[in-house]
Amino acid sequence: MAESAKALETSARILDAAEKLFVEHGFHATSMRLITQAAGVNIAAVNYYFGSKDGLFKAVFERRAEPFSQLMLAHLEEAERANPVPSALQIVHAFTNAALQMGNEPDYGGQLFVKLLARTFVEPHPALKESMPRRYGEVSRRYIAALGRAMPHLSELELHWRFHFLSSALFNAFAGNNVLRLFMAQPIVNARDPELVARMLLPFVVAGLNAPSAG
Amino acid sequence: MAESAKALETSARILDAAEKLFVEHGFHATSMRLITQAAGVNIAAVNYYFGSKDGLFKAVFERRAEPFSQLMLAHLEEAERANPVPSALQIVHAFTNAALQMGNEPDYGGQLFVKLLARTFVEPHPALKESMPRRYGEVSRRYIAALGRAMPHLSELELHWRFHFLSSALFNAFAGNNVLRLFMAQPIVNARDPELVARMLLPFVVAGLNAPSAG
DNA sequence: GTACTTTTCAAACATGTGTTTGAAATTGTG
DNA sequence: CACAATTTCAAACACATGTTTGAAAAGTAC
Repeated sequence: MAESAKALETSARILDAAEKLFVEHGFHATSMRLITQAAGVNIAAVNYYFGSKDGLFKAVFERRAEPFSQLMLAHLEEAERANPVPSALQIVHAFTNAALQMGNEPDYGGQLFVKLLARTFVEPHPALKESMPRRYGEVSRRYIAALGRAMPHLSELELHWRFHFLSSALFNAFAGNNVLRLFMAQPIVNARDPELVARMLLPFVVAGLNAPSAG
Repeated sequence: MAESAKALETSARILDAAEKLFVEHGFHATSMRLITQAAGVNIAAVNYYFGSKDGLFKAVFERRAEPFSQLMLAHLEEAERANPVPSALQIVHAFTNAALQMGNEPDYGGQLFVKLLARTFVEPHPALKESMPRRYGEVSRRYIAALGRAMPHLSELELHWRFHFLSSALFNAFAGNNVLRLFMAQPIVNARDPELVARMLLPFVVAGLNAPSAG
C-alpha cells in the first residue's frame, strides 16, 4: 500500500501533460507516445496508472470537474446571500468568476479545464456520458432556477434555452475559440485574454438573458 | 480529358460520405476505410481524386464554402436594399436565413456545412488557414460594417467582439452542439431543430448586439 | 476494331496506434 | 539486512492508419 511521493508525482505529471495536449490537439490526435514523452515517463506508465487511454482522459477530466462545480456553486450561493434574488448580471458574474478563478489558481489547472470542456461539447467522449450529468446536473438546475427568479417573464423551457446559449457563449469565449481567426486573416479581437473576454462578453450575454420572450 | 459521368459520381459520393463522417466524428477519428466503405468505392479512390486525406478535407470544405458565403452576402444585400441602415435584428436575420437556407436546400448539403464550420472552430485544420479568410474576409467585414451602422455607439473593436460572439453563438447553436446534454441527463431543449433554434436564439443575440458598450 | 486515356481494384507498403509482457530497478516493511 | 510490494523500463504485440503499386477494367477517340 505504499503510495510513494514518486508514484504520485508520475501520475500527476501524466495528467498535466495529457490535459495540455488533449486541449491543444484533441483526444484522437494526441497519442500515448506524445503524452508520455511530454511527461517524461515510460509509455507503459499510462496503462499502469489509468488502465487505458480512455481511462486517462476520464481521469484528466475528473481531476478538475469537482473543484469547478464547487466553485460554480460557491459563487452562486455567495450572490444569493448578498441578494436573495440576484440579477442576471450577478448570476453571470458568479459563472464568469468561477471560470476566471479556475484560470487564475494554478492548482486548478489554469484555463485548461474550461478549454477542455469547450472541446468536449463538440467532440463528446463516451467516458463522460455518465459522470458529468451526475456532477453538473444540480449546478445547472440551481443556475437555471436563479435565472428564473431573475427573469420571471420566461417560461421554464425558454429559461433552459437561455442557459444553453449562456453556457455555450461563456465556454466558447473563455476557451479562446477564435471564430474570427478562421474568417479573417488578422482578427483584431484578442480572444486569449480571459479578463478581457469576460469584460467584453458580459454586456452581451446579460442583455441576451434579459431579452423579452421569443413568444 | 474525358470526365465521364461515372468519375464525377465517384468523387461526389466520396465528398458526400466524407462530409457526413467528418461532421459526425471529426477529422482524425474518421478513417479512409470508413469513408470509402460508406461511399462504396475503393480505398485508393480518395488518393486518386483528392491526393490525400487532407486534400479530401479541403475539397469537402471548399464545395460548400463559396455557396454559403454568397448566400450570406445575398441576404445582407437584400436587407440593405429594403433598408439602407438595417437594424441588428435584420442583420441577424440575414445571417440566420443564410444558415437555414443552407440547411434546407439539399444541393447545399443540409445542415452539414454549418456543423462542419462549428467543429472547425475548435479543431482548426491547417488546410483551411489560407482559403477561408480569403473567402470570408470580405463577408465578415461587410457584416461588421452593417452592425456598425446599426449600433453607432460601439467602437470598431467592440463591434468585432460582438460579431465574434454573434458568429460563435449562431454556429454553435445551429450545429446542435448541445452543451446541456453534457451537463444534464435529460435536457429539455431540442438543439436539433434549426427553425426552433433560430426562433429561440434571435431575441438573445439581438439584445446582446444592442447592449450598451462595455466601456 | 485498334490505340490510348481514364478509372477501378486487390494487395502490399511503411509507419503509427494502444496495449501487454516480463524482467529490472526502486521503495516500503518487518 | 532481507523480503515483499510497487514502480519503471525496453521490447514486442496485434492491429489500424494513410498511401502506393501495378495490373485489370472501363471508357474514349480515330
